[in-house]
Amino acid sequence: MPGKQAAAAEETANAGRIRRGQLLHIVESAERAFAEAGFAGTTMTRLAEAAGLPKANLHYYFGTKEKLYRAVLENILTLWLDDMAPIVPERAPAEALGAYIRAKMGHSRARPHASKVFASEILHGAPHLRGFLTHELRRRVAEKTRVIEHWIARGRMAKVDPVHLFFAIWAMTQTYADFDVQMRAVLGCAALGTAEYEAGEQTVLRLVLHGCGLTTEDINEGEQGPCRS
Amino acid sequence: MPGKQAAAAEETANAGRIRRGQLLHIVESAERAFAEAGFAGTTMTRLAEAAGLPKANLHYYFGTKEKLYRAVLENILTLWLDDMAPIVPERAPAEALGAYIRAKMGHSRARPHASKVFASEILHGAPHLRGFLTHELRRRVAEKTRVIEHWIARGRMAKVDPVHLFFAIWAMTQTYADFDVQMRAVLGCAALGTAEYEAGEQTVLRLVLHGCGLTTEDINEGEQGPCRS
DNA sequence: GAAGAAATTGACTGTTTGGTCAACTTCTTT
DNA sequence: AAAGAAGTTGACCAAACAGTCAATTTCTTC
Repeated sequence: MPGKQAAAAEETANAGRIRRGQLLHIVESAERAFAEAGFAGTTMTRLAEAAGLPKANLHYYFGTKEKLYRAVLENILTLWLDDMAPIVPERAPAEALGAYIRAKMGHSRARPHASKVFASEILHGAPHLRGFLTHELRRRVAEKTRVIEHWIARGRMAKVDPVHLFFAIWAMTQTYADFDVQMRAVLGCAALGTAEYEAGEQTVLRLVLHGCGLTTEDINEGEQGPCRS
Repeated sequence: MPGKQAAAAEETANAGRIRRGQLLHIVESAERAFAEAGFAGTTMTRLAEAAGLPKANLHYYFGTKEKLYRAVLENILTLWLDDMAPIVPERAPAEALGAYIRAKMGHSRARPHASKVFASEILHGAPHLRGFLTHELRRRVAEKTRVIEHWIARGRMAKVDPVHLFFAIWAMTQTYADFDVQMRAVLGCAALGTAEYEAGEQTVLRLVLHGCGLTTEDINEGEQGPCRS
């Protein structure tokens, strides 16, 4: 039975329960809608339909279409940076880069809409993400660049431009979410399944690891020098 | 002095001169405008401003915004397929793939707007490009896939999934046009210059060639087997 | 240089857009 | 169970939108 404290805790937990639920629901359905048509191509009416709510209700929670869009974007950004966590100097390069690629490919498959919203935003000049790109992302890339330079200095991987290596990994992994329509058309399949994602992951791993003078076998072996420059 | 034939030739060459000039001018300025904001985000008023012409003039030539957009897209598509020309069985894999990558990187630099319009279209479901993707592009990829499988069968390069190899090359090269804002933010430079494009090209070449069991030196050597599986 | 074809353009229109608001219902608190 | 807070919603609005059109100018052809 709930005593005074439990009741108070229940009340505070309960207060804003509807609000939190609706905010999450609207942001999630909006992510899907924005992914399909971009910011300009998505109408408030369409967003309301996607959420199964009247248009005025969305305005009650978010005020404007732009504020709702920003909420969707912010919900996505944390994902991006967190994927880089495996890249630390203590780990073997092949293992760390392999884990990063797997995480990125996993997100492309699990959250394709998030990737598309992000891609559309960057593609059209990133008017809502300037700060994120020039501060958070830039700092994080600089940090991880030092890890890769450390590996190169120790002769643990070939000399590859770390920043352009990141550009290449981002491009190859995110393309499985962003350009899925093109892939489905070329492969002639209705949807990208496990087989396609595994073949893609193998190809990306191969290109990155061999490009860094490592092999796919290195992933599960701790310490190993590069096979060639 | 122009004789009867020369005059006739001049007349037919002259007829529709203005039309041809305006069509080209409008399509070119529209490519830039659509690249900045996508189809839905670009208004006819904005397209008119970009062309330096009244809105009604654009409608005189293209009828609707959608027809103008299709004209822009069609103007871009030929570029895509033509880049694949170097990939023929007679050439050495490193040389052919190297030439292809250089061509794609060159286009990303020379025609970034074209790349962005194409990317935006694919990203949002390719409603205007279904036919191109499932027919022209698919056929071309199938054709070039056979060339790569031929190289693999002859032991001239490592066993890599040819289709996913193309996905990787497209992603890595086009990202230099599509995601330039992100790159500029991370690199902290106002514009991507020759230095950045060369570093990018080197990285892409390295990843692809080493991933295919070839080396960057192979590019200029005709015949050579793979360095490892 | 006259006559017709092609090109240009300001003014206009019906529709769609993001956003507002006041009336109303449902929840929470005491 | 009363009262206020939080949430819901249909009807509405001004602005922006793609597209039209008739009047006018500029080109081409003979």
